[in-house]
Amino acid sequence: MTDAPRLNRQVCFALYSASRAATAVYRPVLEELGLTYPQYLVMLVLWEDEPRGVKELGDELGLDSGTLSPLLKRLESLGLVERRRSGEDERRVAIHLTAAGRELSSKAGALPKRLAEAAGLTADELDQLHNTLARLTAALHNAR
Amino acid sequence: MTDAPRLNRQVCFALYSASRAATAVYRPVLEELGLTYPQYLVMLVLWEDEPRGVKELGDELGLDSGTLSPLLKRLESLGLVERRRSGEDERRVAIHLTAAGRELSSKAGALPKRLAEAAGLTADELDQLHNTLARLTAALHNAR
DNA sequence: CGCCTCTAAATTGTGCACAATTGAATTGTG
DNA sequence: CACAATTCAATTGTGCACAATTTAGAGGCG
Repeated sequence: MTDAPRLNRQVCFALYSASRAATAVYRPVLEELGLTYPQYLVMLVLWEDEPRGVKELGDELGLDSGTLSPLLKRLESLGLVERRRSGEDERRVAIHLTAAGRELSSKAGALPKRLAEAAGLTADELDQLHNTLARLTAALHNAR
Repeated sequence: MTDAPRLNRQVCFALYSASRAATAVYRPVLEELGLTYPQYLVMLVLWEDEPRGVKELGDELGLDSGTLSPLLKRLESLGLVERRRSGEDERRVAIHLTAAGRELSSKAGALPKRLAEAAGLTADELDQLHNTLARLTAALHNAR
């Protein structure tokens, strides 16, 4: 097969596999909360600070309105957020947490610990991995 | 927000972001070949050895028939593979490369190099990242 | 003011991921 | 051999990603 690139050498595939494996570990726990992983990410951002506009959320997560608009409607129909048209700027839609949305944060606290346990890596290794991934992501974004 | 988990601490989010950033670097190059990233992965497996059953492909990539069946039909309609019902076992569908599918491998050779350049990491760091990710993925699969 | 440009969010359309189910072929077991 | 259990692939349905377009509002400028 001459010099065809090999699957098991590709860092890109390693990232793709690891990412899916990690969200698969989260999935059953998130299912109890009634959330998908991307919905959980949006809630994480809102738990840090709210209200936020759709664009702000998109900047934090690297997602666009094509992904977020329907996702936010689902969160709203779950009763976790409210979407309010901004008074000052009628283009903006501010995403507010409801009481239920705020409460969910305590139930979600156990998640990162869960992943760390399943990861089979030392705390140092996890830290280094996180650091490398952050640098990698930044470099890849610059390279576009 | 008390002790709510913070987005920028989460290894899972770092994996999710890095994975999307990496496939985004591949995307414009793959577009020239007429492939999506998952389609490229399937071709990588077939370039190593063919024909392969749907289940074999799924084992290599961690995907099920719900993802692969329609994907393989698209590859077939692109003229890159052929799906043939196996004679010995009528349940199996063997995926064969066409001449065009085999030829595409040479055009795809530049891809991994492209990512390595965009990554902004040393060869050592890339190697270590790959190693860590492989161990992580394996551990996460065992933890399920 | 009128017009142009820019921006925010939503919509449309394609293609994964993944759970759950279905249908057909094969295998194991009594 | 009969038949239950298993296996393989396809299908159905939901929910992301992401490109491209649309709609509406804000802001700048002559």
